[in-house]
Amino acid sequence: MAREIAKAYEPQQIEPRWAEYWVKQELFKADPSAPGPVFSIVIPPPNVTGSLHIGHMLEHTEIDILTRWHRMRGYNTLYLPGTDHAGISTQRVVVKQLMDQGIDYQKLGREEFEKRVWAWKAEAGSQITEQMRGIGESCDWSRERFTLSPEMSRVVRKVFVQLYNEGLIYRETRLVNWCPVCLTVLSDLEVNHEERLGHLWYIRYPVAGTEESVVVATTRPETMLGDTAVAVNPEDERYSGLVGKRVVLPLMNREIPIIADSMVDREFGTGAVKITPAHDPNDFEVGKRHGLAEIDVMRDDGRMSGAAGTYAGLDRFEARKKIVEDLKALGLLEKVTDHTHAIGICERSKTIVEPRISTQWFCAMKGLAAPALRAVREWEPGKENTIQIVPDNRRQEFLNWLDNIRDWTISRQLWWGHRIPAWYCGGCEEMIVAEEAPTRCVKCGSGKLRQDPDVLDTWFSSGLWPFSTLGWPEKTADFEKYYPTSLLITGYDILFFWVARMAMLGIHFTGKVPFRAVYLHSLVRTGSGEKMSKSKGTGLDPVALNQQYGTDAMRFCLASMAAPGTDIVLSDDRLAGARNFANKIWNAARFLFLNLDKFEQRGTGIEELASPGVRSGAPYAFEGSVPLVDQWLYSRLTITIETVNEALKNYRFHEAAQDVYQFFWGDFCDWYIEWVKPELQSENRERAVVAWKNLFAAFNDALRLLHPFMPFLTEELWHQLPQAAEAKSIALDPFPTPRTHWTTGGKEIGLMGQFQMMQEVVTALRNIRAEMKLDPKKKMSAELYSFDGVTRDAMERSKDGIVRLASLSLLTISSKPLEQAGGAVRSTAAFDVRIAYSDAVDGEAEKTRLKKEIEGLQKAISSKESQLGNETFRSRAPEKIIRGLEATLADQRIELQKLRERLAELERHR
RNA sequence: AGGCUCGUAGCUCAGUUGGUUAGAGCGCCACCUUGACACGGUGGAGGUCUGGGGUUCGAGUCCCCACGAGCCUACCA
Repeated sequence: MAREIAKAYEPQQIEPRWAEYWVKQELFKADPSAPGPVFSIVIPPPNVTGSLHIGHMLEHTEIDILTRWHRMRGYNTLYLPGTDHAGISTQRVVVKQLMDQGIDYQKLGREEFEKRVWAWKAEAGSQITEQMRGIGESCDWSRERFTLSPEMSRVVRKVFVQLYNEGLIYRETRLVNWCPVCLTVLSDLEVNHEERLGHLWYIRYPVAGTEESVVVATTRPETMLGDTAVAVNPEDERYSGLVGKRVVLPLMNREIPIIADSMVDREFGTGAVKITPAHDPNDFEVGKRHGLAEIDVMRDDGRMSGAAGTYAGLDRFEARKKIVEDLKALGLLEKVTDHTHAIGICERSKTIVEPRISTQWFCAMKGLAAPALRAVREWEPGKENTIQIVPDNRRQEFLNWLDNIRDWTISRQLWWGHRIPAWYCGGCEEMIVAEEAPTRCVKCGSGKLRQDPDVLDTWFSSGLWPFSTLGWPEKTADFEKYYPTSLLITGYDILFFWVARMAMLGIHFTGKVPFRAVYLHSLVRTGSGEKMSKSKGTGLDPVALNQQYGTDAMRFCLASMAAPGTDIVLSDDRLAGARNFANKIWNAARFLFLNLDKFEQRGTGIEELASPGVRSGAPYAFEGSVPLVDQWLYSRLTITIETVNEALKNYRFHEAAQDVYQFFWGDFCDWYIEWVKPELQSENRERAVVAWKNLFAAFNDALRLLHPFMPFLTEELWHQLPQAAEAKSIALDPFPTPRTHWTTGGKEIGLMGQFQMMQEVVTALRNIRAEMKLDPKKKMSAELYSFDGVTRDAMERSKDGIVRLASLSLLTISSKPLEQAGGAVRSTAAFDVRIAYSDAVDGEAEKTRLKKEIEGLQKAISSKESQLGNETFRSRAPEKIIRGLEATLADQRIELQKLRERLAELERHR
């Protein structure tokens, strides 16, 4: 039966079929009772509102490569998928959607709103997981989790209550980060600091009952309405007479004291600072020290409050303008200067964050951080219950941050999230914290209980992810088998948000680290080097690109650029290169299929040619020995398998990808296939069959080697090749293992070296043809000389191959040096080749080439000579280096000698 | 303010403990519609590793300084 296969690879025709097959067949369902070492990984749950962006594509590619690689190597593998309820962003999305329908969510009420969000989630929340299926991620979909599911909620409540009972969660009134747009408190991490150009306003405050005054400098004049003091440094003689006196607060006509506090920097501004405890973190501390009143002049939406007098109701920025104008009119504005300072921005709404006094829930961090710190600090290979962080420089960042950690604000004023399990008694104001809703007050017995309206920071539930998803607190089979997870792959931008919190909570609650290693992947940047951003429209849509180039190409491209610690700049050129690679493999397969057809036409059956036994038995011998080209190719294969394993073990995806690429394209296609072509057609049936079997087995290994990187293409081709009857997927086939009998025994290097010399001969001959502009169609005869009998014998055996690949008509191998006259010569230390021809030689070009080469060699030789002539070098350098240097020098001297003779020859015949 | 990273071929980047003429992809030049592949084949050109100093027998690789780019942390009004 002739096989139909398209001339070019068309991923669009193939990918959806396999994506569906993998999910339907449940190929990647984990079995905790199965044997083998464990590899488990949980997904960093993407936002349910989200769609796959390029960062996910990179992250998921890396996860899937390592997952498939481990699975093929016989690990009991779990890749657990899921999504995050993403409090603020999901709420924002649904609020906006309702607004578009003319519905005010506040009026809808909390319960109804929550229903709408769940409805929305049911309808649209599976977009990203569908996309994940589409790109072929080898997840166990039967274990998909959602951070706000009832099961996860139970875990959240249990954890909250325990932390509360341990005194690690507490409720307190203090100055927090408030977003006037999101209308919720934020944690420190959700506030980004940006340098912005602002102003410093110098405002004169008259001292009460005198003609004196004090000038204060501020970046936020609107907060002056809430001033409750002016502070100076106690050491500052300029103001020593004023401390204890009172100033009249302009615009408000309120008298406030002048106090002394060492926090005031005498050098900054005027050395006198207004104190607004309700609106500035520093001032809040000063206020506490001095027992000052806290006057909140702003509402939660950023407008001025009733306490702001005539400015009440104005937006904070309008109020600023108005206040500055009014001060100017009163002659109290001394001057205004430009001033650059860091300003807090809400990472969601991008508005300026307002420090605000508020009662919130906090989680004490110091005690939780210490064991996490130790787990990371004490990591070393193989050490139990420690965490490796890769790349290494992030580890230091992690330790620094945890060292200086501050308490975490965990409550949020949202409706979408895990509601805080705290109830307040309407009778006695007692607070009850419990896993299940209490029916009456434990203190006064009242049944009038209301639950705390706030929800928990989304990262609180994400922090439990590695164990909550595996069934904790029950001792489930999954938890026992797959926890701690083997590895976490995520972006460094959430190292603190997420990784640190998982480490802390994981150790605290399970006594074990949640993951043995964390690999922090790179960021994908645009062509101009910027961080990709949807809002700026600079983001690339991976789904569209996958459509255009193929998911395999995208995966391979990302992997080949994913060097640890280096950001990735993705380009069309690069993607096209990966697509071309996929096409190359496709066509190599096409070549195999065409040959298989020919064999079948000639009556050799598929059973003989491609039984599973054929693959493990290769390489096969012909007439008693394995052909040189097979010895070489299988050695290269072994080396490639080893380097790929080593690279993936160390998260060096780019190296692994590069090695596979080089092997498949450079070795397998460019040399091996070309070399064995005539042998596949050999009249000698045994010769042809051996060639086929070796080709087929090597290709099979190469496909499996490539599978973690390009799952679709390799699955497709694997199924088109003959497989064992019960085989379902290449993903379940073993990863190739080194064919050790071809790398041990010390023979291998010699054999590889022999074939490499053939390659050098062929390249030298091709070089002559190209440089001398010989007609490519015209077959020429050539001569080869080597002083070494072993080399000559090897050449003799490989003669047919050389003749074919260098387009010769005849190759003569001689034990006598070549005649100097006529044609063009190329030399290495080991051999000389010449193509004889009668046309006029472009002597000048050849001379220039020779001179250049001579110059380069001379430089290399003299540097080696001086190094080897140096006694200190000889006494201190390792023996291996010295001997290597000497051997190279000897070769180079021979080459130089030959080049000089050749040049002299040309000059004689000018 | 503190900490960190980077600066290698026209472009994007590799280069693991310092060691033999510094690599890849893309781009470029020349030739080739050869029976797997023009999403291809063959051959080739092109860097002295930002600059300066130092350690060393030996430095792209280690140290210091300068210049340039970026990241993280941070309550100086």
